[in-house]
Amino acid sequence: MARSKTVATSRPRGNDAAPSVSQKFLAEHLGLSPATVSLVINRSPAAKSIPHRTQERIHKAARELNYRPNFMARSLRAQRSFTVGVVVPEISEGYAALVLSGIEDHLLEEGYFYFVVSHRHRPDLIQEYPHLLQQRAVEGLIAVDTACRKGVRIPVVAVSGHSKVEGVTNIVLDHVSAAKLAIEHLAELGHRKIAFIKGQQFSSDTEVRWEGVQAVAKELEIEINERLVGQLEGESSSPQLGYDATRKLLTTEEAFTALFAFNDVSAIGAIRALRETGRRVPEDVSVVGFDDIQSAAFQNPSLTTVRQPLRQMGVIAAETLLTRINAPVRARYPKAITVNPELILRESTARAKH
Amino acid sequence: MARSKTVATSRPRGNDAAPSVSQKFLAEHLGLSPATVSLVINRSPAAKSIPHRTQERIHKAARELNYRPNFMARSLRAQRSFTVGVVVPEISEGYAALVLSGIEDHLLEEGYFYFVVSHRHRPDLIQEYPHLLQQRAVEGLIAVDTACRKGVRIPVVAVSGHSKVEGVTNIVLDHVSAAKLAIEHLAELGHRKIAFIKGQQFSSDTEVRWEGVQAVAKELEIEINERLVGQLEGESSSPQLGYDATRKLLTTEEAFTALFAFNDVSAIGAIRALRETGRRVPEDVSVVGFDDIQSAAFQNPSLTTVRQPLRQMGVIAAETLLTRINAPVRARYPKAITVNPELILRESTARAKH
DNA sequence: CAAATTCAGTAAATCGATTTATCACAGCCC
DNA sequence: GGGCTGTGATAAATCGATTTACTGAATTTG
Repeated sequence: MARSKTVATSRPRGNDAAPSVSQKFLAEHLGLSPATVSLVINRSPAAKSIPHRTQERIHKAARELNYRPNFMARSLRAQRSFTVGVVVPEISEGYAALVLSGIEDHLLEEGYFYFVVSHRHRPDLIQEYPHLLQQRAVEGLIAVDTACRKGVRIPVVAVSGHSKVEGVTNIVLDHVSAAKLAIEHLAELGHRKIAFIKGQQFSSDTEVRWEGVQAVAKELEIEINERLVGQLEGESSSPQLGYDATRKLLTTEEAFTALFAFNDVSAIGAIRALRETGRRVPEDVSVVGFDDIQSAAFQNPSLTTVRQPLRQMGVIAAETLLTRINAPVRARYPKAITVNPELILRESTARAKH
Repeated sequence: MARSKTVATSRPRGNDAAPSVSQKFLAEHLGLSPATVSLVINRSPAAKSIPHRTQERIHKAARELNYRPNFMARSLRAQRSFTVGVVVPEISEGYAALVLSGIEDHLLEEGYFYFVVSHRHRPDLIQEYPHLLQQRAVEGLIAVDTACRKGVRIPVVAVSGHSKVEGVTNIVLDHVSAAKLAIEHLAELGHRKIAFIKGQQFSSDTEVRWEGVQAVAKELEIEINERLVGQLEGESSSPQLGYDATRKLLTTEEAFTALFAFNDVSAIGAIRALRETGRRVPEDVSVVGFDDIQSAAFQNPSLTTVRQPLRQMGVIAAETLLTRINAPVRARYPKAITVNPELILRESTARAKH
């Protein structure tokens, strides 16, 4: 991709290197000591002996000189950074973006900022980033769909985390309910031969979700045919993976009338593979996705899917993390918080042909 | 937005088990002064007078005691935060997610971290966030699809920014080329009656892109019928907006055989609206999108679209910003950097029926 | 042998804010 | 006049690292 630079006509930032006012400068300007200024600015209880007149004077000057406390200095002294780290596999369109937006909402409201890092499933980065973040003095960590090693000394909340590690709170979906919603729906439509696409090995939900599916299938007396079970392979989050997995399923020539995909993104790829091989969705094959990402409603056909409350999971993760950060030293904390799925009925499922 | 709680003086810090080793502690442990330790750890040239044996000793102890320099202290002293701020409209969007991932790639490689904030088009937040970020000591700002007010004292790079503000480098697509790619393609397929959907007022690309369309239409002698020009309305980034805009276009009863949407997300909504009203895509109406987000290739029909190199724009933005941050204060800097679009042919366009 | 140089480090100031302990002074009481 | 109280502050230590100017001893040089 070519890129051209238009001529740099401009002079440097015309702004005089505005030496930002420090507390000391402000104090001198007022003929007071930094201590007094600090006490007043921070509305410290110790400032009760400072008369109202002086306090006003200080606030006025602070406003006029546009005094902004130096964040580093304050943090250094207080040993607080008001910053957390968020570890995601990648900043993709679907899953992570929604969770992030929930996280952001709550954190910013509470005056926290956050660093995002994406490891793209590279084990070295998964290992390294938590340490880098701790060096950056984050007060807590949110791991999204990422199995964190132990040995982190700060509070950790894992969204869709399942490993029971000391110090980690897991935010998890009720995967048995989820499987039940999807499979009961398909069963009610008369489907018996159901194909499944499992998630990638590294995805932290893969195993639990699959166990849910197995349990529910047994309960509903639906046979799981090994030859109708595919798996996503590869590290991207493109629909291509679902496409590939479905093409592979189709080579077995084993018939099926419904497909339960690991997520919406792979369901989208699956639908394309089905159509390319002459199968209509939902007339010939019903497809159920998972997550309910934004574009699920606008696929053609629109996607029937199990909604995870991703945004809400982000909010809960942020809330939980901040609570833990601000809790007393050895306070108890929840090991896991469960949220519930919801079945969203759209066009990609229909009654089974017999 | 709630501001942070004016420096909580008491600090809870959930987990105090490991008192991290400071440089001073390390120095005492070694029977040396902090100065020596600092010089050696930082491989300062001034450490050349320290014999190799001692240097080894220091490094060994640092490793064994797991010494991690305190980031705040170091930043305070050096007046460097190695942090930049990224302002986006929202995270849960194809566009921003791709740009972000490019930004991240480059920044982390260079040892920088970044804060993300999303303003969701709220004017107060657009105004406030740059200041909050500056208080957090970020060394530069990247504004994605966001018009930044002036008065920022640090380097700013705007992705898809068009306002010429002192201190801002704009990363822009060549919108005339983009319009040409799309419209020439449609013209070659025999389309004369083309409908357009413009972006929202607040989107910084809307105006420039529309000017490109007008220029190219004139050049190719294609008439732009006012009644066939729609506009996205609303602040979300859901396909719903494109759906609504298209339904509105269809009420005019003015015939058209092709539609050029403002972006892929709205094109997806548009296709649904067209299909719901009995028009087949691409047989009856060809649709061209813009951006080439990940799911564009997996729509049904897959989307012909003008690709913006979004990821690359993110990388360029990060590169440019870091160059500017590390340049001498009054150095020149580019006012604009242009990148080129590419037409991606897929299934949503076809020869016009006559 | 005195002066200069090298060696091996160190003391102390600094970055900017926070916080505890302290202080000077005025007025009041006995 | 001494003691006490209250007012209105402030000095100084601290957070943890960086950096400049310096020092005492050993060694080399003139």
